[in-house]
Amino acid sequence: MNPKKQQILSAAYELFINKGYNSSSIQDILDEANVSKGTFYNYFGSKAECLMAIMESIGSEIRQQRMAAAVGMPPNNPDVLAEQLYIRIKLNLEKNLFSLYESIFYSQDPELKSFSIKQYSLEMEWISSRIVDVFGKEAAPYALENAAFVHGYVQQLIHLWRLLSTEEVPAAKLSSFVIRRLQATIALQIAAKDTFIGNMKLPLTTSADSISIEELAPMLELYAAKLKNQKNTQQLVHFLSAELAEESPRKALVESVLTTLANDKQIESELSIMIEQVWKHLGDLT
Amino acid sequence: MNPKKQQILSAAYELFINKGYNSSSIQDILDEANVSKGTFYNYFGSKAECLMAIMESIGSEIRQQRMAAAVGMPPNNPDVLAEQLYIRIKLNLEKNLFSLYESIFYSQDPELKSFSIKQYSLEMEWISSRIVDVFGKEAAPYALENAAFVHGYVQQLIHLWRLLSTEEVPAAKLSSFVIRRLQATIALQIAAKDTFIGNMKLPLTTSADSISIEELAPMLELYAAKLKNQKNTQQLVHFLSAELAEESPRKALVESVLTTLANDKQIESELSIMIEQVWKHLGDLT
DNA sequence: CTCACCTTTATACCGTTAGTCTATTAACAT
DNA sequence: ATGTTAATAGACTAACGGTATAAAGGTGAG
Repeated sequence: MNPKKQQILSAAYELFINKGYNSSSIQDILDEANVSKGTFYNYFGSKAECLMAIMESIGSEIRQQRMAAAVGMPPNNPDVLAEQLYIRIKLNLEKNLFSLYESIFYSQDPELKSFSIKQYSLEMEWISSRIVDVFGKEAAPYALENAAFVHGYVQQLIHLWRLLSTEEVPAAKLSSFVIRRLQATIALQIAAKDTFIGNMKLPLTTSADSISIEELAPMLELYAAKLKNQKNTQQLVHFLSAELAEESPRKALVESVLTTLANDKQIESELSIMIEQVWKHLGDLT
Repeated sequence: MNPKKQQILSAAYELFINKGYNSSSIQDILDEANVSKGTFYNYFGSKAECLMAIMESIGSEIRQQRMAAAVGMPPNNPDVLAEQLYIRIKLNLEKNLFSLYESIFYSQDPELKSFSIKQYSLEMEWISSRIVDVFGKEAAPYALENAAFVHGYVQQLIHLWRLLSTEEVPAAKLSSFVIRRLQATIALQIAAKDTFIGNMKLPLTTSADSISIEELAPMLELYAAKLKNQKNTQQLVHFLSAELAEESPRKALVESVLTTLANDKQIESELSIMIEQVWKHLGDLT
């Protein structure tokens, strides 16, 4: 990544999480980054675009850490889900992201709005699929609304905690509490067959989930070709692409490479999404 | 209320719920209300103050309707709670309030921030006390976190529904669903003695709850004196104040007056809070 | 070295914003 | 009728996001 761009991003990041998005002016960013207005608009079409770039990078950080937490663990282990939930809570708290999320959530800017809808849908989708992993197929009709349950409960409890106490939010305790409540309530809900959302699906479900291994290989290859300054990552992605293109990719090798990639903090959003996709297909390999 | 002020308020209200708070400029309000800038700043110190006045009036509308729904019903009836929850959902949906709430929730303006914290705390406190009404004393240690559960779940399900469907959110179905889930989960939680918040209390609990009947009577009298253009309301409030100042206020009469007041849509925030306080003490009378 | 090309800088500018200030008008008591 | 006070209109300011442009700086090819 271009150093000037990086400079702008980290200055903006610092300002956004400290002063909030709306209260940080572009001039503030320029002063903080020691960069002129022309440079800023050379890299970002607008202030909103700059915010989205920051959100993307945080999203990929969360994806990476969540994959790293799941490596080598059975997918139906609720403690892994709690750990993965904890990762988002921890990052949100550390980086003060709540104000950022809300700035864009109810923004009038249509670009920001659709961006936030996409981010939100991805998270709901992710929690849903993990709920099915943990609680089995019979939980599927209730997965989406329980994803909303988890997400909303976490959010509210953090907010409540901050009103009640000056101490730091106990993220680990919070995450395991909510997962315990989820376990309790979802069992009852399945038994009672009580549902609000019913069998409706999020719009992106069908499209995003249907990326096959056959499609992933060339996408990865294309991405690898663009990597210039990260030789190590390039080698790994290139190998992964080639291996997935084979008749029967070797599971152990793919998993090993994925593990390494999942622990790489430099990885950008686009790649981390593809890695996650490969990860989901790991069970199909031998 | 001054007609110009009312004119500004309803214009601002219309704009805020249609275009959102941040996207509605003061100039828009002035044009819509056919009023000049000087007039606006004569009545409101800032745009934020105008928003808060609107939120106050909505808050009192909700309080009024909730009281009206509870009149003559046993407080431990979960259907009443569902109905009261439905009232907020319905009003929020009708008046498109979500964007308003969120504009102020994560606002940088310290005045707006503390205002929203107060509003939020009041709602949590209210749900908590209703949970104790319905589920009994043994639910008390879990009431606050389950208020967060209810609030967060409703919010998320509305958001999710809107992503999934173009149809209107089925508010009544949503409210009864969430109350059913609450019933299921809170029983298990009490049995498991599993808590996150513990016995922490909201800061305002002690102060707001401790207003006694002895204190309420003169407060009401003071308010009645200020009422000029609403003779009927003035008579009722005046009588209420006098009755509460008696040795043993007559329950049936107090309840009757409260019922009438609860169904009056003109009542302002300050009074509706006091009426709610009296309502809470109704059980102590004979 | 020169030239062409791209990035970066600095700054002037635009329309719009929230909020201030002042001159004028309207209301009303004396 | 007159003096005082509150309500009103609208010009004005500073800051905002974003655009435009001209000058300065750096780099690689010929």
